[in-house]
Amino acid sequence: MSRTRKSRAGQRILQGAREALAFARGEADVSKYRVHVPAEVDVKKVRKKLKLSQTEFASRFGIPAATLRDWEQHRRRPEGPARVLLMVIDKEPEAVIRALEMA
Amino acid sequence: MSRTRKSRAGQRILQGAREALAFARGEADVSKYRVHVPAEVDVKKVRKKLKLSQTEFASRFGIPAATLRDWEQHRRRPEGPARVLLMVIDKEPEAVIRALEMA
DNA sequence: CTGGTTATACGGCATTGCCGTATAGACATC
DNA sequence: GATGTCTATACGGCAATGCCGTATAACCAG
Repeated sequence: MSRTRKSRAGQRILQGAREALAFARGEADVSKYRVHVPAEVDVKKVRKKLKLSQTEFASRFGIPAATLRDWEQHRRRPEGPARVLLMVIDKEPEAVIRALEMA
Repeated sequence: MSRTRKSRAGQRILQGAREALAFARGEADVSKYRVHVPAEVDVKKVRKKLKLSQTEFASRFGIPAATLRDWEQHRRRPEGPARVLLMVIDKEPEAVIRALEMA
């Protein structure tokens, strides 16, 4: 963030900072440009919304069935990047399919 | 797939199978409905294509900076779901941002 | 009752996700 | 030159996940 636009610095939106002191300077701000990754995602809900079985859902979105299972059974929780993916699948499933069918 | 379209049963497309023998039957087939998740993804390339610093990239797409670092430094490899996300970011970055800014 | 499909429940292990921090270039400014 | 800022590389470290398998339950159809 120095080369890219950014502007409006004076907004104590802190966040992103995490890494180090950054916010110790009062600047706060930093990275994360208004991105919100929920701590939890109702995977089963996302899947059912698309009316797909676990196997189908997994296949269509390139997620291993075993992993999907663990998520839905609350045996494991999708980590950061996985949660982001689930958000995208929830909002724009075709975008994901498009990105994958090219390859 | 019994509730969902699919029909044409006689098409060794069965799919989902993977789990067990399924292909031990000669059916081969294989699940994945035409989805291709590359085993490797050039994360740095995806990021640079968008001209973002690691911190910015991470922030914009809801990925922890530390995780992004590990990927680019080849210290860790993005797992399945993460690779899918990277594919989407590569092909349709705005879709990801859109999905996250709603929240 | 038998078969097919979907989903839940675990055992298990290698590997990752994510946090921190230290160090090294590049630049710009004083 | 010295200094401050931004960006990126390099690790130590641990809890927890990802993903594989398989066994079992619950349905529904023939």
